[in-house]
Amino acid sequence: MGMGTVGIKEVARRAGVSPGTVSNVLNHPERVRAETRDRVEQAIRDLGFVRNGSAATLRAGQNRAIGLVVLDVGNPFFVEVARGVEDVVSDRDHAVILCNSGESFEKEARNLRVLAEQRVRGVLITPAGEDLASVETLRARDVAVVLVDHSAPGDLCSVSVDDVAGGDLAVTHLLDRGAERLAYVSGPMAIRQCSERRKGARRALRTAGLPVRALEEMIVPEMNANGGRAAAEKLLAAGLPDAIFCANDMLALGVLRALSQAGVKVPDDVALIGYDDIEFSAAGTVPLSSIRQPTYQLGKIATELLLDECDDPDGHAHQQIMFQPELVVRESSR
Amino acid sequence: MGMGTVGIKEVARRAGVSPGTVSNVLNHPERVRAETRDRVEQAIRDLGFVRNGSAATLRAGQNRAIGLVVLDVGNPFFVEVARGVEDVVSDRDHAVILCNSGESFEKEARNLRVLAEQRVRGVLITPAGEDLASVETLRARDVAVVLVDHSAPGDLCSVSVDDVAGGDLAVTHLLDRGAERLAYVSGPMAIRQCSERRKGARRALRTAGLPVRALEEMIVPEMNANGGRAAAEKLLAAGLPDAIFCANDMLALGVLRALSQAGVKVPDDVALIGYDDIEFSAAGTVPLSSIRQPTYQLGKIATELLLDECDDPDGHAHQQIMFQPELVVRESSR
DNA sequence: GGAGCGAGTTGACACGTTTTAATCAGGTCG
DNA sequence: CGACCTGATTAAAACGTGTCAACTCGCTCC
Repeated sequence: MGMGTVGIKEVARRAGVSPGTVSNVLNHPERVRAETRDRVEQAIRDLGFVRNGSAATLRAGQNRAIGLVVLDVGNPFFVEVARGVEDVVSDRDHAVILCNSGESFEKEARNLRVLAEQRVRGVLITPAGEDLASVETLRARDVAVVLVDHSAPGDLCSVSVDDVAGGDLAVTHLLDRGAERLAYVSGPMAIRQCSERRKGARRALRTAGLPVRALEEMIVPEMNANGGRAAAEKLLAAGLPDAIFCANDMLALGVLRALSQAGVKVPDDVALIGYDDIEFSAAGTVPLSSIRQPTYQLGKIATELLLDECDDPDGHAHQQIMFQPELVVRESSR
Repeated sequence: MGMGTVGIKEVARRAGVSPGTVSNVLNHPERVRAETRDRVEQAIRDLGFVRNGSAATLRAGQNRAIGLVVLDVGNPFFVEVARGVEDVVSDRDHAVILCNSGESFEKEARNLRVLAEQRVRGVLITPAGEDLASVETLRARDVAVVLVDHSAPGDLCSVSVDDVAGGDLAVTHLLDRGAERLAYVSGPMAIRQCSERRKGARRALRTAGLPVRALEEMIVPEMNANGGRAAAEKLLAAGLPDAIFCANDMLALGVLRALSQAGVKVPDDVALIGYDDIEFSAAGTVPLSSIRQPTYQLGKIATELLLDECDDPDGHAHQQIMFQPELVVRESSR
């Protein structure tokens, strides 16, 4: 079929123009006369030419793409964020490279290196922990970075949701409902979301005049349904609390499932509330109470911030945007 | 900080060697003397050098990456496939570029063009329809292609699950359970999975001696929870059947939710079965019966096939692998 | 009619890497 | 002592595109 690869210069020869003109047709169509343009476009179709993106990127010094590094692609929360990102990015004629860090520093660092090698214009990242060293490394190489769902120090853009408020909201709700012994099921405290939500939970306890130890902690390595199940089994063994607050809905769904299997009634025996309000929460065995976040907006705004910074690196003022979360009460804590 | 971008030649100067040696350190470490290697690696660290992937790709003619084009990143089925892909690919020191076609031909074509521009070594794709023209275009440019969850003609690799058998399994089960009037909630018939599963469903009817019209069809444009909800509302308006078979679990979850809200009891008033057996199915308001597929395997095997073809394009024999699905009965059809 | 102009086009170079053949040092063998 | 080999290093030539200064051509204006 196509003998070898067909490049810009073969197109040029066929259309009877110079390679420079073909390049102009691709990148600055307005600069070339309509008739010439048609001839070139015809040649492109005839030869089935596809621009070599690497060459373009090499020449330009940067890729028309941004990276998105999330903690877990299996979590609908991040899928929704990604939708927001994707929509903005494709409007602006860029591409997204989606990477999964699986909450691991090592994978995060590897992903960032790949993105740096690809010379992406910028990176959206939900860091796996508090240590932003690898992010700083990236910025030192002139890659714009916006933190997603993670607030940032002043010299960086970030878009987040007030996790302290969310934790407070959840636990206050559980306390209002009459709970006295609580449990917090969470991923590692190195993950900002986890520690912030705990902070909010503790604040709620203080406000209610309760000691911090009224909140038992159950930490699992991975914030997914398996983690939730494991936590629930430990809680079952150790004696159930009145109410359980989970650091995200995936955990909560796992907890819910394990409890159901053990014959524990939610919310009669134990009240349960999650975090993120993912689509599946409402459809659970017992519809799940949760803390809703403006997920799609998170991705959308973050991307706009990032692309603005890319387009005008100097005139750009870093901003930290913080949304407020919202309590959604359903069957699991009624 | 880093003045301009630091390239291989600045590293070379600093280490007191030639650029070629630096390249060798990166790509063929065994060719360079240990002492020299250390010096170069030190220089790399000192300068914070990151290899420019575009230049490498340009020179090599292809990217150490493969593309994965799925119908819906929001669907846990594809997320699981992606995990299988990712695991194999990273073992072989490649990268995955994940693309979402959203079941749209246009987005599919755009994604394939981007992948072609990036000069990926190969592409794994679940086509949005029967028309494989864009896939053929890609192959004409020497990009290896493996079809995922979609059986292929002989000149192409594919890894799929027997959807006819799956449809048969589901409907036979519903019939065994005593259903007489059935509905099939599905995405567009242009999507192979949808039409194949219908074929299986009809076969089951024939086997049972029932006419094809015993299976009412309800087709929605998108195979997600919203589509399911819409279908359920139409069914409610038109008069409910005894049993509903959904072309995937996302649809089934939407149907289930809409029915619950309308006060319809599952499985007492209507039996329900989905397809894919995604993780959330078991946790539904009513745990969902489903057809299980070896999802992770699908991604894993497909990737192995693809990379084998890339590594040895000539000695490669195309194969079509087909797995058998499995019936999982839960509350929704008990 | 020549200077000046603007639109359209061209040719050559640069981007950063990998590869290939050539070079070099050091050692072995005849 | 020179021919020959081995292993380590180098210089130079690609890879395919985008940019930019230079150039052409047809016009207008004085």
